[in-house]
Amino acid sequence: MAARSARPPPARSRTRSCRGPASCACRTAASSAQPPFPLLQRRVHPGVFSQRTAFMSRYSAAEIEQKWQQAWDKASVFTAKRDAAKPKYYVLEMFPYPSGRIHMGHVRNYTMGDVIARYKIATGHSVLHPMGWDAFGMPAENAAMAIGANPRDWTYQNIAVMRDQMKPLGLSIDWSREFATCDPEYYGQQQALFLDMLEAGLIYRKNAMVNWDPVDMTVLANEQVIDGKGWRSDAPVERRELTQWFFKISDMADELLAALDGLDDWPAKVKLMQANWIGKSRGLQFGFDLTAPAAGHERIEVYTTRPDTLMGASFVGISADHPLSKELEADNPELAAFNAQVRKTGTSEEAIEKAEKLGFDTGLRVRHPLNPDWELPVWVANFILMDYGTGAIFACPAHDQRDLDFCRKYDLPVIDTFLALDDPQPVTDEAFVPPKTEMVQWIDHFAGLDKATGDEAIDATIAFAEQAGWGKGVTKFRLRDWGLSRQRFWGAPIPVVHCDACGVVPEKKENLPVRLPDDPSFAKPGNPLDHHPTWRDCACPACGAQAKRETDTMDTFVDSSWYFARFTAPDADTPTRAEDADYWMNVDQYIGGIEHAILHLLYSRFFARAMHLTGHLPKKAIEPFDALFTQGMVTHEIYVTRDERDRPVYHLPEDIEWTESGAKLGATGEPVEVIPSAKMSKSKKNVVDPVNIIDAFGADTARWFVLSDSPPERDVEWTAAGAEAAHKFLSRVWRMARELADQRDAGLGEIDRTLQDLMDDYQLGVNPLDDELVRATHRAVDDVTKGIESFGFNAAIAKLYGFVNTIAKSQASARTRWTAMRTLAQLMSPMTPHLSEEIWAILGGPELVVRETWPVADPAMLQDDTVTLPIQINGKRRAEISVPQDMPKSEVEQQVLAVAAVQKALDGATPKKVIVVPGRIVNVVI
RNA sequence: GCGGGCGUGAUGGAAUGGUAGACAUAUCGGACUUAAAAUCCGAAGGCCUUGUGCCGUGUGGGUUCGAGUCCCACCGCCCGUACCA
Repeated sequence: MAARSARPPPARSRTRSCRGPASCACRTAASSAQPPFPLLQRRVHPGVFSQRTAFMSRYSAAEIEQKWQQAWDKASVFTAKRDAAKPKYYVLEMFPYPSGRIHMGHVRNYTMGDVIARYKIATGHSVLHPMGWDAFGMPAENAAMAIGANPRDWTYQNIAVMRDQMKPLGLSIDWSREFATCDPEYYGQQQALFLDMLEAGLIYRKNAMVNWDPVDMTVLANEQVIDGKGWRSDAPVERRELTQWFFKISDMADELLAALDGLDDWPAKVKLMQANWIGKSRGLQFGFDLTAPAAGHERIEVYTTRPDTLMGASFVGISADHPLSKELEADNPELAAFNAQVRKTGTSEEAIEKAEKLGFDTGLRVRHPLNPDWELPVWVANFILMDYGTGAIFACPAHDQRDLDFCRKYDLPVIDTFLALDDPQPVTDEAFVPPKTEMVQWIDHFAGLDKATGDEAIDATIAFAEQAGWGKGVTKFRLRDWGLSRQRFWGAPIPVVHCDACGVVPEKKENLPVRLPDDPSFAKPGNPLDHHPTWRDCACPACGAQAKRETDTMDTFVDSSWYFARFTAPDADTPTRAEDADYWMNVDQYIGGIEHAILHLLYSRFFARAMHLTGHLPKKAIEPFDALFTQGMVTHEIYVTRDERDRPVYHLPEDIEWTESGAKLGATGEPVEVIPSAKMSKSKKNVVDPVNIIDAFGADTARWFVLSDSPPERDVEWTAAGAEAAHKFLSRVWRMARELADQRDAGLGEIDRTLQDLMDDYQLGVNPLDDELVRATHRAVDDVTKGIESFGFNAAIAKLYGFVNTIAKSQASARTRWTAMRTLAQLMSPMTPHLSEEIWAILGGPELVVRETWPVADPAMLQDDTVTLPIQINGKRRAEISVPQDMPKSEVEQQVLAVAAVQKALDGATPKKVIVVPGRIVNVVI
């Protein structure tokens, strides 16, 4: 779901660059005489972090991480089990597309989920944290065409590589539940869902437009249409009509809209985007009578959301694909040519809306419904979609910018219907489009309005039209039915059969899965299922006669619309198993990219409802994701040089060298232009391979870094310096633990009580130096807990930096420092689980830290006795005052007024107002 | 085009409407060292008239005792736009 490149993984470079000072050893001695430190032996250039750092710190991530991953495996700590005694928690990250290699975006996404999962384990939950592969899709077919790979082999090889790359991250995933959507066991159950939904009336067939490449004779995806041309053939695409399968998602439009209100833990922006996408509108449907019948049509039905502007109608516009337009083409070669031109725009809304607005006057005339003497022209226009409303509109140029531009271009009349109250100017070049809540002055309104808002006018107009009998108030949705047919090979076959006698017949469930053939040929363009010699041939499930299989496969959005449900029982021989779905659903926390805000999430919401209707999910699961978090991307700056024709040539970060005069190409010394950060992409080569980072620094460093610098919902910029800093910090923590343990070995003695006991029984006032650290420990527990629970990972990490500095400087007793350090190990364990286990073990912690109960802060330890209040005079900070935490407002006010700076500012006068915000601030208004 | 979001020091960023710049990076200074690295300690938004001074959160307005935060407009960038995943 996340990645998209179809290219095979690039060969990894073995050279790395150094961004450190020019004196760094890696610059002067490429082949050092010193034997490299074992950790760095593999491929890492020493400049990434100094050999000596590693030597002196002795923090060996490679050793530590492997050791603890084996310990977790042995103890099966991440195997999800139904446990009636514990509350369950289902955390899910959007599963990846197996593009070939993991990237930093994956690391960030899965690390966030892992922090939540590990925290929930520590707080006593039975956690389900699964992983799978969104494995169908076009890249595998593109690879098949480009390099002759078999899509299935290509995909499973990629999965194997990516799984191997992911495991060293130490994620708390229950790998026993792993599946790929291209597994016949998975798509077979998806075919069963299809049959149930077909029977329930949730699926039907109708005609719809596709992008057709007339040279390659194949259907193109929108992204394969570049500037209106096919990406391989370069031929102008045509819109072509095909019979396709559809989910009736529009039947649920109102319900999907209303239910957004209940999604309290979803980002407001996502709910708003979905609401706008569903696009509920109330409007008027009515007809314009043609002055004379044409091509069997007597009137044109239009739908408008602004019926109140009917007196401003300038023309009636119809889509090029409107039945009337199509029928007129036969006798009107000019119109046919115009329509053919319109159909050369791709099917994407973006392409249609951005295209220059074009029109064609059909010569037909219609009568205005309010005045039979008023005739309006009928135009065909390229911006009117047959899919929305009735495929016909009336244009009101005075109050719609697009209509105005069109009318100015074709010299059509512009008639004002209302004017602004404060500036009643007629429209010239800019349409007057006030919010529908704004009061405006109406001009000669047929329903008798004078001053009214747009909303009031719309209501009045619909009532007027209904009473007069020429129109009807209608609620429409922008949301269209979900077309699931794809004319492609690498997808789940749609399990129906076409029989000459019986028509379209569903396959029998016992014949599922309808498997893809193992031997597709991509020699010819188009769908290999169409020209496979035998695959299509089958017996009709109804009459047994010779019949043909459907060759369309399912949209890959179908695969990703129910995988979360399948994870609850991946081995079930039905799509779901009731007791597992009941226990594990819903997903408590879903994490993924904002790019899925609309389609994937809306389709999943629809699917959950459809699965409930067909008996595959409980009622409570119709909103499958209780909480949603959308994380930002991982970016990196871009390095570019120019070729002899001034075209950009991109370079990998590891090929860049830094000198005082700027960035240079390591191999040639050619100066490199540095472009600000953008999303990591292979085409721009601004990618850092997580595998290299893990090899150099360890998984904990990579995890710590992607969580630390930026708030998780925002983009994070990967920098070599940041990664080094993260590693330095983890080394420091490791060293501190080691030193503390050495003190114990020197005679401090074992600490056998649990951490919580130590924290609970501490009495303040025993030793001021201990007090300070004990308070800091409780504050760290509180800060980090709140940080994790609110997805403030970067803030939690900042607090941990502060806590480590406090421990390092503390003069408290060894025993209190010991407690602080063990608490630190726990608090860091969701982010850096391997290092935390190691520290826990060094400091004599029992069992595994992953099995420890999360520490709880004592509220009493979080209170400070006195607080420093800043004093503002007229909103500007002028002084401060230190007062007891619980001092009453009135007393604070008295003390503030006595402060010299305040006295001076007042100069004998009485303040107008004194605002005391307890524990926060005081503002004196003069 | 339309819908949604984001914009804070040199850099990543912090800040329930309440001391803008926490924490980190880079930089500079000090300790340690024959030296360097590492490590440890410290400085640091800008400006000037060095004052419990002025300015400062993309730009311009507004609400408020008080705005990075809320509202409006504009600029720039990012995501989506129904067959990329």
